[in-house]
Amino acid sequence: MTSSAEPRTAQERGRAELTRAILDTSRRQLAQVGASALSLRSVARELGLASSAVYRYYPSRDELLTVLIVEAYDALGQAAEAADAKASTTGTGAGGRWLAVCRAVRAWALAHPHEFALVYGSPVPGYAAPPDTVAPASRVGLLLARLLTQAAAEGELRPPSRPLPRPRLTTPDVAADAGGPPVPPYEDLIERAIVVWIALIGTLTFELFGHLNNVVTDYAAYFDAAMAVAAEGVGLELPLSS
Amino acid sequence: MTSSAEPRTAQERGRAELTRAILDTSRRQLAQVGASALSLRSVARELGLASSAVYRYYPSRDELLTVLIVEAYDALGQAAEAADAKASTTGTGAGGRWLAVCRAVRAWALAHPHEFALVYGSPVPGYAAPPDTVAPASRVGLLLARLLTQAAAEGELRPPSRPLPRPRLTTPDVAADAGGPPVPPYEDLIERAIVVWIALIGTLTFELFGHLNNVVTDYAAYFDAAMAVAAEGVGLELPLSS
DNA sequence: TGTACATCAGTGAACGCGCGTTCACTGATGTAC
DNA sequence: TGTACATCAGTGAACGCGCGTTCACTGATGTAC
Repeated sequence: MTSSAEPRTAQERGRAELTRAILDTSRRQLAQVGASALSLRSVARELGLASSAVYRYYPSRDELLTVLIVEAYDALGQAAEAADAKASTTGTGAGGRWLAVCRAVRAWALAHPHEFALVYGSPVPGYAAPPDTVAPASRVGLLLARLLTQAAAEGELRPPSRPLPRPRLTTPDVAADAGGPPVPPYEDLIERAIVVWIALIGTLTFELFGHLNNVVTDYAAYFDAAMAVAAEGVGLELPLSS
Repeated sequence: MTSSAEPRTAQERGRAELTRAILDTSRRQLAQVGASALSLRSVARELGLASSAVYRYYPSRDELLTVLIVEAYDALGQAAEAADAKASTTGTGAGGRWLAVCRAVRAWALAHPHEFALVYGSPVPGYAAPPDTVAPASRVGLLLARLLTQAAAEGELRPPSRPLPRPRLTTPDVAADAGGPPVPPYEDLIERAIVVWIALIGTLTFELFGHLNNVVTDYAAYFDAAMAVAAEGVGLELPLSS
């Protein structure tokens, strides 16, 4: 009997429904006021419940936040994976898939700025991320890493002109999840992949948090350019129209 | 009579002192609890004042936050500029200066994580950054940009192998502040400089906010490596010991 | 140098608000015989 | 199929807390003559 079993009784069906409704309302409020202003009471209010009723479904505000974080990571990961799958079928090379993934991540971030901030912004004060969030958090990063190791294996990457001084700065887990340790001349591929991953998230953070105000004129075009520059670091050429 | 004039009376001296004391206490509390949990009342409490007394010095919590933000940007900028000045005297090239600046920014960020989060993390809910914060905010970025245009002029940069498809994605102000529009073959230098700037701040954001947990083993070494990879994008080689 | 007045710093009480969480409770729903 | 009991959902009041901001007030400090 897992929790994903079909609900048998009316009570169980009602419980499943309200569990979701609370989460949906929370997400909607999160999108409006941000994580630190999200309150159980106002969620309950919107649902016409007594505030204490929410505790039948989530044992605390932090647990609710955790579920929201996990779902945000998963939604973002799914958007990225869907874009990759679609790009794969159109026969673009690794560069095309890469660009498609980056753009999908950007689209999701622009559509869900507060959820993006929830996972990639400042940690919520007093909240400690539990282990459940680790796996969903690495979904996008791993997609990028797998894409790269695969591209390396198929000869789609230009080898780096100068290897990094000290490779193997990553944990064994990461290399394993990315598809095994990289082979020469790409020993430092994972380290470089992380730089590109940071460039992707960092560029969106800057855009969303306003650090590019009065700096960049065309956000979408700049994003593509930034991804192209970052991709050079892993020997990948993006198919940008010039 | 500007506000920076020497205080003439005992009252004026006391006012100047308490104005600073409130700010210092606020910064200390910020370092402990983070921006969104910073409260006027607890600052007043720590200083032994009635909470209403603070309003003689700062008209609202938001004004206090603004001053903290400006001071954080300035402290970070000053740390970066000092590191650059010191590196300049030791006769290192542009690569050495660059690395010194990046490391200084990291050191400051690690020493002041909450202040770093205040300026580069999620926007504080309900707070809108006033124009006063714009100039201090660009201090580090401009330092990097100036360093690069200068290096380009002195032939210390390897020209990019492939120019960006659409240069001039930045506002005229930025190019001007960076030392004039860049000359061939570095037309896209400013765009590339911003990517490196984002890589710098983004890498620190990832480290501070825990996104490199279970990913990277040696943060300091990884930081250097990441900066080296990013610097490749602007044709700059960092003097890393291998 | 001394006095009368204006300015200022700081107080303490109050307003009005919202929050997370607990607890004893009531009806309704489900289960075992 | 019917009854007795256990489980569950949801209520409403309460606890205890903290917050930003306002306001009338008191003494002390500074200023003009």
